Amino acid sequence: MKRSNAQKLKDALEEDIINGRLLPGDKLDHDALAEKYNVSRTPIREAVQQLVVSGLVIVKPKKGTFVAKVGFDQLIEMFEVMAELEGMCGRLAARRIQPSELERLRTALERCEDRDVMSDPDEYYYENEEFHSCIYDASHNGFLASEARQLKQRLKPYRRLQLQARNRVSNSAAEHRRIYDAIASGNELEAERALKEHVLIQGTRFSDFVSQIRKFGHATPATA
Amino acid sequence: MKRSNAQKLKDALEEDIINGRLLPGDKLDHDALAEKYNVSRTPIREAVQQLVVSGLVIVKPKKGTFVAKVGFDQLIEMFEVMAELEGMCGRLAARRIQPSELERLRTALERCEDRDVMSDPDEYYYENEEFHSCIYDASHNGFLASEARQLKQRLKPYRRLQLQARNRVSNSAAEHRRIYDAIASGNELEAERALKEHVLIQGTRFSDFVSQIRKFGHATPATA
DNA sequence: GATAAATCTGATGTATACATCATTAGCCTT
DNA sequence: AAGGCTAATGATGTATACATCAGATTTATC
Repeated sequence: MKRSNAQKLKDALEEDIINGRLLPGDKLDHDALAEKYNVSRTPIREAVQQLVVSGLVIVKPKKGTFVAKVGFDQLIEMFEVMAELEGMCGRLAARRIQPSELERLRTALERCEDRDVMSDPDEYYYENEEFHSCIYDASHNGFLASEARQLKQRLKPYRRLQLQARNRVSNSAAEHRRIYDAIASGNELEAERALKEHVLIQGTRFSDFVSQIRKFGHATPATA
Repeated sequence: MKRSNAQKLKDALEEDIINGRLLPGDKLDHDALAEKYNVSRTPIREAVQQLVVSGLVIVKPKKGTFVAKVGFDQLIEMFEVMAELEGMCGRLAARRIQPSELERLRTALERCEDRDVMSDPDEYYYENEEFHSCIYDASHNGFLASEARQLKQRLKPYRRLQLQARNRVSNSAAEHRRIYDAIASGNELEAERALKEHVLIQGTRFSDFVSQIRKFGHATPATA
């Protein structure tokens, strides 16, 4: 299919933000972008507006548009909601998952537990996504899945930097195992609880991380 | 503050959709709107794009843009998520509500139970909103509150038509009482449960209603 | 009468020019 | 030097013209 410049632009900027090439607080100058991508302000404008809606950028009227710098408190709030959505996915998945889906989930689980994968944060990050994505789909609530993915997207710029916490990967993998068992055995409440906690721990880790930064004052966010 | 035409347009269209002046499936012709509101296609375009993101309208490429006709299944999915979000608000509210907020909630509750209010669906609809809005705020999670409001907005075109179900108003008011008691007494789980159910019942009523329509084939949706 | 090519039309995306408004920077007055 | 007025700048919103593309329609041909 044919994608407009505005769409490509939006994706490109989104990528840049998520991958840390654009940092929270950075300015998005329309004219500069127009020149960089050789397009007029129109598609830039549209792309930016979409990003505003998605929450990744904000505009300060008459000041310019900037990569959203989500406040610490709001970040916690967002993790709280993310945990609830993931928990819900888990609960529904435990009830509704199909054999083929369970198979896919098990594969994802095993990849997460692979020694080679666990030793490479980027690799693990990817397999982790797959694991959670399986659960979204297995909830058999497409709307929920899309909301969860959207919120996760919005949190990405902040999540990447806490996978490096000490032991986080091996703990995460262990939690996956418990989540898988609960879903496989149809234990709705346990699946919900385990997933909720799994996400909330991320939030906690994250807030630890932020405290560290504030205390020692370096380690630019989102810089791998 | 100064609002752009595009913003006003967006609000106007949103209103029209929510209040049933524009029905699901109706076409939004850019040129027609441009003429009607005496603006160029540019602000129309922007307004429409925002509505697309919010899910109220969809564009069929090269066919035109239309008021979203949410499928029955997706509607159920949306109610499921709405119930979860409301339940979460209730749970958090039961834990975090402040005296002044509880006061406001009690006032809202009493309004909902007022005989005059209960006899007027529009009136009740309004007070019902206030009641739920109190709970959103009392969750002390601004992000959650805004997500809940947004989803509620998206469901509005479909909710209004099920308040007319037999006894729905008095049942709803009774449920409010139980919700209030749970929150007031700090019973998190009961608050969550009661609110979830309260919303899910709406979904059920709604699906009953749709079945009716399908069987007897009239009663245009969103026609008060 | 059916099918395929040509054309028409409407929808969409983009460029560009312009208008407006707020903030900033600079200048003037006191 | 402080206050405040004014011009300059930059951000934003809008109008308009144009380009393109896909679906719909017509026409031509068999």
